[in-house]
Amino acid sequence: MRSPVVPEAVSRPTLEAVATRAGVSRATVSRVVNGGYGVRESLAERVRRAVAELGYVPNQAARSLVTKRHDAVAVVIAEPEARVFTDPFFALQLRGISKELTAHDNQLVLLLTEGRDDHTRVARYLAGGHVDGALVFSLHLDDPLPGLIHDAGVPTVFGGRPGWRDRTGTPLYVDTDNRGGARTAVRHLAGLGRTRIAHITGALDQTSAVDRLDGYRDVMAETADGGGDPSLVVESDFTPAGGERAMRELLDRRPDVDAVFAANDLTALGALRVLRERGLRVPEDVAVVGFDDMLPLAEQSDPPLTTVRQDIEQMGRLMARLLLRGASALRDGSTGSGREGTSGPGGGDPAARTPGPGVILPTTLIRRESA
Amino acid sequence: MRSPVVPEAVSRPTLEAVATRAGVSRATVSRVVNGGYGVRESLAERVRRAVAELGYVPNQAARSLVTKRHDAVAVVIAEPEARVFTDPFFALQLRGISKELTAHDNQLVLLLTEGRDDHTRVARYLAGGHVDGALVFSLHLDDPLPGLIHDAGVPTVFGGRPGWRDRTGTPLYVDTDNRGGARTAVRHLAGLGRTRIAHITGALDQTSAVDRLDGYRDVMAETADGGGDPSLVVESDFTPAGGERAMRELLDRRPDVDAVFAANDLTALGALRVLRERGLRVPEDVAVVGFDDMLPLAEQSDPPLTTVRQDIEQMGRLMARLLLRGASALRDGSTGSGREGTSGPGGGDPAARTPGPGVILPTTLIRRESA
DNA sequence: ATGAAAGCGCTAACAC
DNA sequence: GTGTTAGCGCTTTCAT
Repeated sequence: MRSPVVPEAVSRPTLEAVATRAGVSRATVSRVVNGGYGVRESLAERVRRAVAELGYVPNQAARSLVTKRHDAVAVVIAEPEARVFTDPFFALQLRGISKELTAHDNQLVLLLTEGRDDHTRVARYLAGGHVDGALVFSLHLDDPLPGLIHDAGVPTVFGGRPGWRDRTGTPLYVDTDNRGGARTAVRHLAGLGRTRIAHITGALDQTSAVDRLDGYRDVMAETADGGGDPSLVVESDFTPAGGERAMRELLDRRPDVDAVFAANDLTALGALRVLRERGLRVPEDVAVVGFDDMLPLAEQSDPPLTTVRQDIEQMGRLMARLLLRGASALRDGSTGSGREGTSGPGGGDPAARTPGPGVILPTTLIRRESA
Repeated sequence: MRSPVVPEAVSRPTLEAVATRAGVSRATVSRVVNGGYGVRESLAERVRRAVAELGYVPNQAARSLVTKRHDAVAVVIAEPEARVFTDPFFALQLRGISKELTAHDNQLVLLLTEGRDDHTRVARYLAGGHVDGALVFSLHLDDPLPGLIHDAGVPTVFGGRPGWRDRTGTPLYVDTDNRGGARTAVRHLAGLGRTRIAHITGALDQTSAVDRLDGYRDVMAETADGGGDPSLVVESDFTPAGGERAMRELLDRRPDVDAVFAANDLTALGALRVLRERGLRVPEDVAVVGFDDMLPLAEQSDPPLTTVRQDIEQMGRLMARLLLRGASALRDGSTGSGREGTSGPGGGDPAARTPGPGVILPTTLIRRESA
């Protein structure tokens, strides 16, 4: 049986061919193709027609060879666990990144890693100068990859606040306002008159989980109660099963709990299930708030989940924007603009805060029926 | 618009530099770097040391310029709807693809599209010869993109059976045995003694939904009943909400239904919810079978879902393998090996069937409690 | 405003 | 075996 894909090594037209056809030099064609400044309009028009007729597309390899640019960005997702693939988080970020890169004519090179071997592979690839920059998701505090990449000298923006301590120079990153969002959630619960508000944490080797826990503590500390009762905090791992386990433990330990702030929606779902199973009503007996606003799950849970929404796609967009922007800033010779720290780099996102090298996106409380 | 680009990294060492350092010619270094055949071992060793000392990494652009190869594959995901981002389907495929490509030292260029503009963009990119091949997911029958890509003359493998009719030459593709899986599901239900087995379809503009419906009909036709009662088939769309709607309609129309084969797990979940709401017991009153084995959802539904498992990651792997295989066959100048049609292209997947240009992966029925 | 010419870093003939 | 050399297709001074 013949191979269904026909090779057709049709040699594609070159600049030279276009030049000949238009009766000009290669240099002129090149100018037109790259913006066309400084070329008489009549000529430019001739060239454009030749390009169209020949179906000319620039050879990116040849171009890169001389410009040392690639118009390509690597997206590195380091996640040994399969969690990445279990929630739409990562897909939404990719979507945002993709849109932004596309808008700037950049390609997205996806690097998925799991395990040590991949680390060196990725580090080498990035150090190899095949892309103009990297967007890196560092999910775990102990992951060595982000550090390796940072050291590789490639312009990089991180997704989520990286958790290093011992390194000099915090890298650029974009993150959700996890701490602020957590505060909002807990304040909402307090505003409902709840006094024994528990927290089921996420995996504490991730900054997002730590930050949400901190936000919870912030509010509990303010509380009249004198807050921060450790028996109200149960460590978990962002999964539904973990949420169930934690909720059971919590109920056993503190049967008087009247509200739960879960580190994410998946966890909240697990908690909801246990609450129902124990015959407790939500929100009457126990109010529940999640985090993420993961659709359609959050909407269709029973009862529909009150939760803290984060705009994940926007996070991706901003990461890409920041990388592209930073790159040009560097090229302009600026030593690191003083403006970047004060105005949002989004250029259209007044709501985003930028403390130091990080861009923090705001959250919104979505009220449904669970609290 | 070109992005305002990147800083010049420290100029990295070239072949020339390595050659000088090792006291040999560029050609020799090139030979060593590309496998080292036909080079005296003592020399090769000198070269390797020089490479290591200088931290030399080949310039891919320069290499591509002459070899016309890129060691890169595009993955095109065309999905106007957000469904892609709501289930882990794509993430898993990507994982499989990524693993396979990595094993063959290929890069993954991700092309996400939504809408017309992106079509031309993607088609141009692929036609531009920037990658060695493309892996394309064509979800909807009426999507023009797969056709455009097919016409672009780039070696391509499709994910899921493409639904074209009017074109000559079916393209290579990898798919799950949707029809066979559906038959298994329905036979299982029949084996349970159910006689009024309904089917909630997926979005019928996707081949997977059509194939599952066909599988359902296959079995119903065999059935003593004289099967194929149209009132037992409700059209839906693969979503939980759609599943709810369909289940309500079904119950209204056929209160006597005693089993449901849902086109996927999400749909089954919606159906389960309605069944519970109407006070019907699962599986006692109505047995339910899903499709996908989407974890952890399928495991943690109430009751845990009996479903048809498909190995999505493996699908991705095979797509990549098939493409790379074809690509190397092309490079080898072979006119297309006669073996490809009869032995699985997986080279290690005896279970995969290959009818014509398609590779069909087997499914497994996972028995839990809903049927 | 336009063209001529010099490479970018690499591979692949071809010569030795 | 190893070196020499001629480009791959493009951008970019530098003349004109």
